[in-house]
Amino acid sequence: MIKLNFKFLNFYFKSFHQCIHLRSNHFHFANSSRLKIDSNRVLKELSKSGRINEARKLFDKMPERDEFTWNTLIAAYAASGKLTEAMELFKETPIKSSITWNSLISGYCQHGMETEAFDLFSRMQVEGQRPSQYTMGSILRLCSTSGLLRRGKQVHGYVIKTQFESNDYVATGLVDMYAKCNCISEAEYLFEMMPDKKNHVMWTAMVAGYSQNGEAFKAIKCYRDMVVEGVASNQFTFPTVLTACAAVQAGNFGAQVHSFIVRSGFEANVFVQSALVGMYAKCQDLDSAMKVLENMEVDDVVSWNSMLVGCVRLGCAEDALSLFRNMHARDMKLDNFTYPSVLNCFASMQDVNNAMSVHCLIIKTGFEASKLVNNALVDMYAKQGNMDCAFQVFDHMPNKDVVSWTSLVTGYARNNRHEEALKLFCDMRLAGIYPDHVVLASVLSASAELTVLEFGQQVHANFIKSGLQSSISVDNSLVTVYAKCGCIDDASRVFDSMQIRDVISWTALIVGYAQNGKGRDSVRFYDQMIASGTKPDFITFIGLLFACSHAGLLERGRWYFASMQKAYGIKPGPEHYACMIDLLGRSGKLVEADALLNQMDVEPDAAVWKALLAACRVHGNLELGERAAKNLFELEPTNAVPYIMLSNMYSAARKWEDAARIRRTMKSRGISKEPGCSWIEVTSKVHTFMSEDRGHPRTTEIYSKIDEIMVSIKEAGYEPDISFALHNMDEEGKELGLAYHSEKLAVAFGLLSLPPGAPVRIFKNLRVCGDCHTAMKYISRVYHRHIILRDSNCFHHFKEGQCSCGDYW
DNA sequence: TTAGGGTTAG
Repeated sequence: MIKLNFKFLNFYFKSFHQCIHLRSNHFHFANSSRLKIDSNRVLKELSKSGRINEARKLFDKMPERDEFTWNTLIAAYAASGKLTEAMELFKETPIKSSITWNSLISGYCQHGMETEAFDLFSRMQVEGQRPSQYTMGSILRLCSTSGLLRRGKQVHGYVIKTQFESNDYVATGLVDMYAKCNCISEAEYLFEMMPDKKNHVMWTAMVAGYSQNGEAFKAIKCYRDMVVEGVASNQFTFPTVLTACAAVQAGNFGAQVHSFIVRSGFEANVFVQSALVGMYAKCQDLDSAMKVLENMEVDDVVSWNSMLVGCVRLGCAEDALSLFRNMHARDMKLDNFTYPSVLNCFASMQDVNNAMSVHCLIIKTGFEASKLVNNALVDMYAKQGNMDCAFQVFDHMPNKDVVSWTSLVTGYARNNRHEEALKLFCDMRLAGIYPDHVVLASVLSASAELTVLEFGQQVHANFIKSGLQSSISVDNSLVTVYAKCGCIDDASRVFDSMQIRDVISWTALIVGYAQNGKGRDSVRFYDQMIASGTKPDFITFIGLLFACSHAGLLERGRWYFASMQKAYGIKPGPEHYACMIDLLGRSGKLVEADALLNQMDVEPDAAVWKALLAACRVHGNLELGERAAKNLFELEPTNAVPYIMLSNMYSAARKWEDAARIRRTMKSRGISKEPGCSWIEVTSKVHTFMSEDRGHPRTTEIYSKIDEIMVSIKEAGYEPDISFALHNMDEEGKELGLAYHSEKLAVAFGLLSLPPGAPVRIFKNLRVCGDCHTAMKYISRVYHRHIILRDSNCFHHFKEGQCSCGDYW
């Protein structure tokens, strides 16, 4: 096709030069208008093939120019984006027809220059030129590509006033404009209003409209209606409907469309072919996609990109890489869609070396400026755990969008740098970037990990104010954040408000209730989940078994544990065994717990041995406890907890020598106990306390409050349990040491600074000590306060002298 | 002059 054009061009060029030659040789040329027609044709061809400078030279040399000559060159300048030149020429044009105006307006529209386009549109009318269907078409196209809904609506009003409504071009432009501005019902209304005999362009615009508005099934139905109506499809229709098929994985229908394409003779069109590759790849039929790709005559980068995306999505990283190498070998012009796919591939493969090489290639080929590519780079480095590189790429980006920020926020969160994730989110807001549901879900998850309730609440408020549509990922994160912050009622409220729920929503709720000491509710919700037809997954069962163990539901736990493999084919992992051993251990069934541990077909991890050790401590089984502790010494050599637990067990059994030996071993191995630390959030500020801490500005008040608390709760029956005091000192000293444990300091501060009746929420890095646990129960009764203490294991809701954990933690 | 189409990350 291209070759033919060139031939055509050469022919006219020749005749043009011949003509000039003839004139310069003083031959009388009988028909000067013939010369003008020929020159106009050459001008047109030059313009069409983008040889604008040559077109200009010809234009300058032309002795006679007519309206067509001027319009053609204006249109050529305008189409190629040289709008200043187009405008200059426009000003010089002796006779300005509707075509002249349209040529210029069309250029401004094509290049998204809203102000200039609309300015000319009104000037044209002031100067007495009536806009034509082409003017309206161009203007509407500008509105649709730039998403100018308000302008579009104004134009719609103008269309009604000027009775252009029944014009096919204009009506199609309106349908397209509304569809592209996400007003699919308006587009649909106009489409339905059109007479029965709709042309194929309008049908295609409607199919595309549905497809682009996430209504793929409606798009497919619309396409079928079009076929039933007997309207022929063309090279524009097929890609549109194939994209809709890809969106909803309608591979069978897509294949039918494919055969229709073959029968209609459009299978050689590159747009159709690339859409076929994309459709098959997204429908997970990589073989068919590959077949189409192999049959293509040209190396079309879009089609190859589609294939690449298909491979990456299906996890065929090796295939994706070889495709990429092949593209490179074929000397194809890689674009800003190619790189993100291949970078994605390196992220999932954790391929650091190739990642660096491709990053170099990106710099060399000038794609460093592409936002799409940079966003993918940030994401890739973050997924590889290389936050420095991720930040560097991000930092150098001139135009960061919400995706760039999200990639980095999520990266920090994924690498357990939650505080930085939250800080970055605040920076993003300060930079004036509006959050969307992806970044909100991510930042809420980070808030949940940090259990920063007030921050989470602010993000929640932000989400409500944003007017964003509800999203399952945001709602799931909200359930998690409230549950993890001890606000199980709020978590439940979010869950109840959800229109659609998935296994993650149910699991978040089940885990939430279990962590908040309401295991029986977890079990109830699990039953509801099954009744609703949602299948549990690996994590659901961790939550469920955790719930059973904390609620002491031995038989149910056994039953669920058996059902996970039998009914749902989920092989128990160490996490599930840990819950089961905890459950058996709590119920005093140490022999059975030990037996279960021995029959595990996966390697027991630290959590499993910790569960066993905790059970041994409660039930005083030294022999099994020693075994559990020894395994823990190997698995977690720097963890002080098993040393302390074992030593305490020896002490409790009055084996002082053994207790001292363990302490000595711990010391000689350089292992020290992680200092206990509690914190409380008061008016958006986190106050942290260590044991016997005197660093807080209100220390004096806090210590007198503790003294007051101790007197009050002792009157109510509290007796300090000095077995939890580890220091080698006299009884009184031990009692005082106990009184100044970090969680007690935090609760004293909470009672001092929070409004009367407000719940006191305390967080502790370690498990709460037994004496503090008892004290908290008394405090909740004497001061009539709801005290929520989250320790490293679970939530303790203290209310009127009772704790939600049932005194087992 | 001439409406409608294929790749799209977190």
